Amino acid sequence: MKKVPEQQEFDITGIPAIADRATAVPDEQIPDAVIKRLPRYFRCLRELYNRDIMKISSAELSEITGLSAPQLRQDLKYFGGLGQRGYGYNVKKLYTCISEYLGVGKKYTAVIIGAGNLGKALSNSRLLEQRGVWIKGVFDISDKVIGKTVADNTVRHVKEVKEFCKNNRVDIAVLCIPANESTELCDIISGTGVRGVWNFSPCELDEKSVGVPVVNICAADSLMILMREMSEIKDKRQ
Amino acid sequence: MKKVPEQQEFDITGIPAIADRATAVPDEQIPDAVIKRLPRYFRCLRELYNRDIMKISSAELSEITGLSAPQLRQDLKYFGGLGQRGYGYNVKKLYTCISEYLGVGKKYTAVIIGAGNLGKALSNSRLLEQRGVWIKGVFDISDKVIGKTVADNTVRHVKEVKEFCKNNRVDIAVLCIPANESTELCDIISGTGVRGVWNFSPCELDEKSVGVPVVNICAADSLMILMREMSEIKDKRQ
DNA sequence: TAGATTGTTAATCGATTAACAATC
DNA sequence: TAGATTGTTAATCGATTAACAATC
Repeated sequence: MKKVPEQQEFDITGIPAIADRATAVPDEQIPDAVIKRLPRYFRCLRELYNRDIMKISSAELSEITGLSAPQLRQDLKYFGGLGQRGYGYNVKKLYTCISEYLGVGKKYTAVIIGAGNLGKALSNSRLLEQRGVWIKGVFDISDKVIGKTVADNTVRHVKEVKEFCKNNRVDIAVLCIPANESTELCDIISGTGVRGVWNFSPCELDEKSVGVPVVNICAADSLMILMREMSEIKDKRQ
Repeated sequence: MKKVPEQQEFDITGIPAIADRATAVPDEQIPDAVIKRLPRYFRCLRELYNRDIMKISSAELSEITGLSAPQLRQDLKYFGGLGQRGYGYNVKKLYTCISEYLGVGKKYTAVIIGAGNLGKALSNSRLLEQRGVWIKGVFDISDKVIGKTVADNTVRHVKEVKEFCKNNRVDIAVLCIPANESTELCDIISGTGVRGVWNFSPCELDEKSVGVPVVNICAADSLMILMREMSEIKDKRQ
């Protein structure tokens, strides 16, 4: 069984401690389009913060992010008062504000459901850990993987997942299973205390039907969009 | 060395042969927002087609896709004439039309750059193959994996990737490398005939700077958006 | 014919861009 | 003070929704 990591060891997000944080939290409802851009700001600002850059103008940040300067100013005004006319934005304050708003730095627990290529890759990668998410269990339906070890977790049978989520305060279910099993899995985990679904399967799940927030991420769809864009361009080779 | 698969073996997309296809190809420029929804339509229509369902109304398709019926009709009109008033849409025609527009069924070649967790998972999964993409090579920079076999491909040193792309008519570069190496890799592969970049690294690449179409897909960003949505909801457990 | 359902037009809504006054 | 740069307002653009006439 995996040991509970020390709090310190777990904190590799590099976000300044609470005491250093700007207190500004947006009161106004932030539009969806803006929220989708926040992780991008987050990454760029973290980079700047790590390089000890203290201030940045909207023009400079525009250069880095690839977004227009006016758009950027419109977006950042939701975290009001972090810019200063004639000067620019305070990198640290902006970074911590956006981090806080996104919920980075909070601690979450998760189960990976489906120990195929993707489930294994996610379990082994540090991606979740880097965002404060601790993988508490890995589940699958196939005897071929049940009992095997994936990133310090013994793969359990998916029929145990309901009880496991109930007993282990699991926050997030990561779905790495075929599309046709995803809705059933959502039914199974509902009412267990799971508060979010990260769905990698090629099917649309939505908060309305699942009951908790869902984010869908579908590699196959993204590949098709690339193929579409490529077909606009002619192959120059003979 | 991997053998060239037979044409037949390669065709597992299940798309009707050209002869059966609707000829309608949109002449009008399709808006971006619509294109982003096309893979979703594609998946739903394929499901219907495979279940031998011949026609569907916008109301029914709305039910399945989770999109509104008026929106759906607006979207589908770009593939004009596939609906019939009082009847609905011809599933097969619509499916083949959208498939064709997306470029599904075409044959592509790709290299996977970065043989970490994700690169390996993509190499081993059938995802690319199912979309007509044949992985011709896998590359990495680490001696730990170079020479090892990943899904029938011997991992090569990334310094060979430029020549490899030139000599093997590679269409797509799949980037599974750290963010800071991605732009450099794009420089390396430019001018080799690569016509598209599928970027899994947490950095924004765009067609303007890379020179060919790019689609970014960032799991870390998607996770942060889930975390954001979760923090709107209160934890009901005590 | 009557019912069903698309295609299309108009209305609404939201997001982006432009411009400039406020102010550091 | 003068230059720089934000914050804000207005204008534009695009996407979604509503409504209904056209027509199968």
